[in-house]
Amino acid sequence: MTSPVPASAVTLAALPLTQSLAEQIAARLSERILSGAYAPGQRIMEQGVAAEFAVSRGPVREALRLLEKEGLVIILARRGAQVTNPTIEEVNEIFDIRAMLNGLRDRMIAESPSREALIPQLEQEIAQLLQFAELPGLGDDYVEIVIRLNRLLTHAAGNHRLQTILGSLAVQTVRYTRLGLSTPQRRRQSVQHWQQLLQAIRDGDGDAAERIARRRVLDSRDAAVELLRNQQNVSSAA
Amino acid sequence: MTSPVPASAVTLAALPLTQSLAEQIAARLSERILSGAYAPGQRIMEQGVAAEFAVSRGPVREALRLLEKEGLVIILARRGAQVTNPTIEEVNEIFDIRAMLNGLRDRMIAESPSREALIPQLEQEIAQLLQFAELPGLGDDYVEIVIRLNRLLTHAAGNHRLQTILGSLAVQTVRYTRLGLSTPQRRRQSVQHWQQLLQAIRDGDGDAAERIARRRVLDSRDAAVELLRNQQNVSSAA
DNA sequence: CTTTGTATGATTGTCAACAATCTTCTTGAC
DNA sequence: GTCAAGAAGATTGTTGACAATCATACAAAG
Repeated sequence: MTSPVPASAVTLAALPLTQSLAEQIAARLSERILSGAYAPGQRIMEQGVAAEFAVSRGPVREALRLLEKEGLVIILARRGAQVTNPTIEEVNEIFDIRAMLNGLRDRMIAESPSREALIPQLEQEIAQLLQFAELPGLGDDYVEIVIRLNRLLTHAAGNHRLQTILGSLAVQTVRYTRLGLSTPQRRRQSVQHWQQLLQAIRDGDGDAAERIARRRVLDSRDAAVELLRNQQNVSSAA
Repeated sequence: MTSPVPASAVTLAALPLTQSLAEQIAARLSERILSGAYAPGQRIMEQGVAAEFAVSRGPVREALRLLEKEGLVIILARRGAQVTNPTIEEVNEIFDIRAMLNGLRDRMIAESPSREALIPQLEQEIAQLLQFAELPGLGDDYVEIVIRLNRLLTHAAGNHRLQTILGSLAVQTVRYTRLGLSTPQRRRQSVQHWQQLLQAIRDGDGDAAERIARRRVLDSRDAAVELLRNQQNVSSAA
């Protein structure tokens, strides 16, 4: 086996023990999966992770269960964990769900009596969106603002279960969201949606907020899926 | 082996020939929670469960994680697991999410080209609904049919992630669904919704299917919450 | 009587070893 | 050369013991 980075790589004991070992390990593995250090489809073996973090397999098992709950890995009976590698169809499915639940979220906000307090923050973030949208490049800065905006809204909606589910789905699709916002043209379209949403919230128009939210997510999905298909065609033709 | 399944396609191929101990224990505990043998809020201690099933604490811990994923227990750091005891607000939140996702599901079915094959089964189940709706009593038989209907539709929608989420939410709310369908009057209303949905599916009218699904779930929610509030008032007045 | 500190038991968190199962490699037949 | 057993190694599943932390009871001080 390749053992280029053995046990000495990471010491968890120095970190604050407010979290259990399992949670700390889950956080570290989560970073690696989201950053692409662990590729989609790659197997994650308990022994290896345990050796690297200098812990036993117990906490690692539990960490992998936590990641499974987040949708970052799948665990197959007696075959261990591997990084989730969704098909285009599954990506489509997840975006469909996100579209509906974002619609619910934004409707709740638009119909909330306490929405006024939120509007200044939204205006500020959306102003930043405008600023970053036109920059050339892949728009990682833009996506960061979008993520912040979504967190702000998901938190403001006040539905705790919705927050959990949307957080999990967002983590699973952040890679594709980034892909779907990788051109200035798409970012311009995205900014428009956010501006429309802001207006709907100002007006207290729940129907409009829901409609715009769904459109926003589904457009993001369509853009991402189109690019995904192109990527696949290129790689399969090579 | 007569069916050579390529390793790359294992995303959902795992058919557990033998359930792990954790899964068996989770199933048993799940029964007890849903039947009320374990009351909401009750603590579940690893040692006790392990002793009862004559296994070690490892599989029990994992079983509790599985139940947490289903929303049947919550696990607090260093304080163990306890049966979920949602507030009325949380019940409301879960029903809101169910309403949206049932809307998505029923829209997908109504817009599916293969919906024709489903219609005879729906007709049969809904005929049974009609039969059971008018019976006096709390309508447990009626709820059984509703659960079967929902499973049928959720499966037919073909969105695997949606199936997982809706299954979990259904488990968490079955108690309240039952409460909301405990009067013949409400069951008559419910049957009407199902008949309208059937017609929308026949017509291939996705908009109508979504609208009806949301109405159905939200009516169920309102009925359940009203009864819940009455129960609380009674018990707090005593 | 309330509050604070401490001891004690209960409970979860972690570990290392063993068992069961799967994967891979070899071997052999056709 | 292809395919099918079978053996060897790798990996997950399970166990019991130990460590760390939490909850409770009780005593002492104000």
